[in-house]
Amino acid sequence: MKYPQLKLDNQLCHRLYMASNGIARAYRDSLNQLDLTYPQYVVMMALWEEDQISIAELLEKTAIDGGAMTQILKKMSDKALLSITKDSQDKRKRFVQLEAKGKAMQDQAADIPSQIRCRFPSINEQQALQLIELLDLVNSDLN
Amino acid sequence: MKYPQLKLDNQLCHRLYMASNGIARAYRDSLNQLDLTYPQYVVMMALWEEDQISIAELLEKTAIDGGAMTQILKKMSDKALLSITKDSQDKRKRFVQLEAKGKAMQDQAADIPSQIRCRFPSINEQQALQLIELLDLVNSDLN
DNA sequence: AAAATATACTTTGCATGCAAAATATATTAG
DNA sequence: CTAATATATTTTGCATGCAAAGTATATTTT
Repeated sequence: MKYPQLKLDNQLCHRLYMASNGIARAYRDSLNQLDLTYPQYVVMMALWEEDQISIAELLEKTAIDGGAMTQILKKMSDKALLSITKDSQDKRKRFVQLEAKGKAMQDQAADIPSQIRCRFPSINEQQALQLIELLDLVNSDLN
Repeated sequence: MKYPQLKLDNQLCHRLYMASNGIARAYRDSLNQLDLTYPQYVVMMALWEEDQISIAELLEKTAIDGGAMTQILKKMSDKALLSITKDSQDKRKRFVQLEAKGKAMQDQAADIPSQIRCRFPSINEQQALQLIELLDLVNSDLN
């Protein structure tokens, strides 16, 4: 190997890639029970925090791709989790609001975080917080 | 918000999601110049480290999905970066080897890691190493 | 040795992530 | 006020990630 900086083992990005995919995979069983994909779950969390927000705000909070968001919201709307209405002021804008089924789902989801937490026994609370801090630094440099 | 554990701001997974997507996006400009996608770059790094390995070994090293790998290798083979040969012993196995163009590309890629590094001024070396350590712990719990 | 099972991959179908183009509507410039 | 430009969202085309089914070849069981 000519260049040590090209070793896979030295790549932060590859570890992030594995961790991100792996954690999303870890959520799968729990989310299947709610008939949600991971990005759909993120949308639900955003709306449980603040309902009745514009698509632009939802994109900002979730960091989901705009093109994907259109499809995701369509599917969630088909499942009666939420609905989308046009803003009467600015006709370009659309607002997203939870429907009864979507609001009710919050109680079902409340256990998910602790279920996932159990899958990572190698990390203690302090390390989890430290990881969050460091990832916030990484994310602050993005965009 | 009924359940604080469902706040987006408390989700490690969401930060990983943003960081992983964001870093892959940060590689895009550099990789476009080599006509490589991010997973293709990962395959190249794996092969620069160890050429002439089986697809199973490549899957193990890269953590790329098997179904996706078939397509990725096909495209890379079409670009003459590598070639795939059947094992004469075990006819189920296939070996992947770099072609001249793929080997030569290593020199072009040698600068990429430092280019990317510059995009993350908020992280110092110590923090980068700490992040790697913590992600290794996360990954050790996966699968 | 034939049948059952395991391995190494490939294929298929669905759900994003992403860039770029397209739409529709607002806002600003001249 | 009309043209140019900006904003909000959707559409399109391509490249995965993933689960599940399918193939081909080996290995193990009986």
